[in-house]
Amino acid sequence: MSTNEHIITRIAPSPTGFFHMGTLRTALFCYLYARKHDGKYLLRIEDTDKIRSKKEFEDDILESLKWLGIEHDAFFRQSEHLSEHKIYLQKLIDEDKAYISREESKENAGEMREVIRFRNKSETVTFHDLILGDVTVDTSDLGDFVIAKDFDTPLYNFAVVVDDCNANITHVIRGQDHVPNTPRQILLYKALDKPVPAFAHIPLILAPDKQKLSKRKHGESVAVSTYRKNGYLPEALINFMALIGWNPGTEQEIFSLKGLVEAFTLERVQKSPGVFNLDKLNWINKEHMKLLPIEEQEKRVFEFLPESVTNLPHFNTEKMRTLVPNIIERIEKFGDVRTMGDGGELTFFFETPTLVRDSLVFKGSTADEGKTHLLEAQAILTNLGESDWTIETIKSAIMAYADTLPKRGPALHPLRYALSGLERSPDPFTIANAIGKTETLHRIQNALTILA
RNA sequence: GGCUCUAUCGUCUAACGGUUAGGACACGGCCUUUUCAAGGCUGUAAUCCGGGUUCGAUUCCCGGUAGAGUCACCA
Repeated sequence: MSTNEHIITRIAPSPTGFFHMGTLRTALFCYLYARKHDGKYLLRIEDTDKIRSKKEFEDDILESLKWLGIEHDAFFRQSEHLSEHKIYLQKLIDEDKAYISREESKENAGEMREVIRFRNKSETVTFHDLILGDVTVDTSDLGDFVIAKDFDTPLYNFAVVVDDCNANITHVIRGQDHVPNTPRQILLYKALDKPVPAFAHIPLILAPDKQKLSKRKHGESVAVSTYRKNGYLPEALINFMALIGWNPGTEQEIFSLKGLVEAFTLERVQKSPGVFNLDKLNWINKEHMKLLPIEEQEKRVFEFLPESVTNLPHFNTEKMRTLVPNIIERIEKFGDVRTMGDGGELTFFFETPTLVRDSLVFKGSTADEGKTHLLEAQAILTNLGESDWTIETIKSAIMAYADTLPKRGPALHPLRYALSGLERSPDPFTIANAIGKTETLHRIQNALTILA
């Protein structure tokens, strides 16, 4: 069926820090392009920097990718290829394309050491980037760049080229911050007598300050784990990141990973960098939350439910479950439910609220009026049978009364406040239904006592 | 500073020479069974500047300007 089975892409993160949003974006684009063309997508951990590479960071990369659902077809560690690097290093030296240079160490001033430098013939390199078009660079100012500290310690530009050759990578898709590395690498491909892969440098994602996303300047907000902890959906994060620097050419904005694979083309990738916009991410996340089956919504809400809610006197799992659709409407990410205890939007469902007299009285109305309406509500609800205790019946019974009034507010506000104890809350019918008949009447009685 | 790249509403973007410059987020207004949320409708808001090319430029070319990336014995 496919004519592009030869396509192989890779993501090559280094385990020297937590999994970065930029890495997520690059991984995503590599994955989308490979899947779209029935090719392969590889994961290679770039751990040649023995000192800075840490196992915990590698674990974070693996876990994050798994959480996101970006699955690779093969996995390598660059350190596993050291013998290959050594062979090619020797080959280059044998052919006089590289040489051992004895010079003062840059790491430890004063110390003399040997490094391996590439013999740069200072030619002009032009490559056709699938996104940027033709890029021409004069490599003379690169000089004889260092490709290895010694035979056992190849440096990035060299190791990447050897590994990409060995893995038969056909398309190098990476961030535009790698554009300056490309001429260097092309020189190495040629020196090694290997085919040069296609390059596609995707636009960078900038922080709201329009600077490249960096841990130092932007802190936790660049770590994928932060979004996971805060209850964002992986599919939402992916959807959002795909839409920075790429568009489907239609007005569709909400995509599943599968949908992105179908819609993705490198032709519609932007050349210019895009700013990370949290508002938009929140909106996309909400759209994905609404798409989730109810059981999934429940599962996630419970996952983030704080003890300040579960420890409440009348807390009960079944009741909580019925509240989920309501909660989904009121949050933009699941982590938001963590702040719904402690007098927040969830507390009054499981605890009789403390009422303040002034708040009970509707503005423009009087205490006596409020009392009259509450008495009426009390009578109406008392007459409602337990089996009739649904949002719909409660609502129609109360509204039938409220509609006989010139304005509904004076009747509805005291009732809502009596039940919630909050200036802002869901409607009284939803609350009454959730807390049950007995508790509803109890709270109305509390309000009447205060007004007496 | 050198090199490379980029330039449409505040932000993400559509337009591949001819549009009242479209959509989304955010913001404002209105509506909807009190408030909040959700939902519906609606409004404000953009082609960086200057030259060309062309009957006609957001679109093509050149020059400015601005922004970004990068300049390791890190990746």
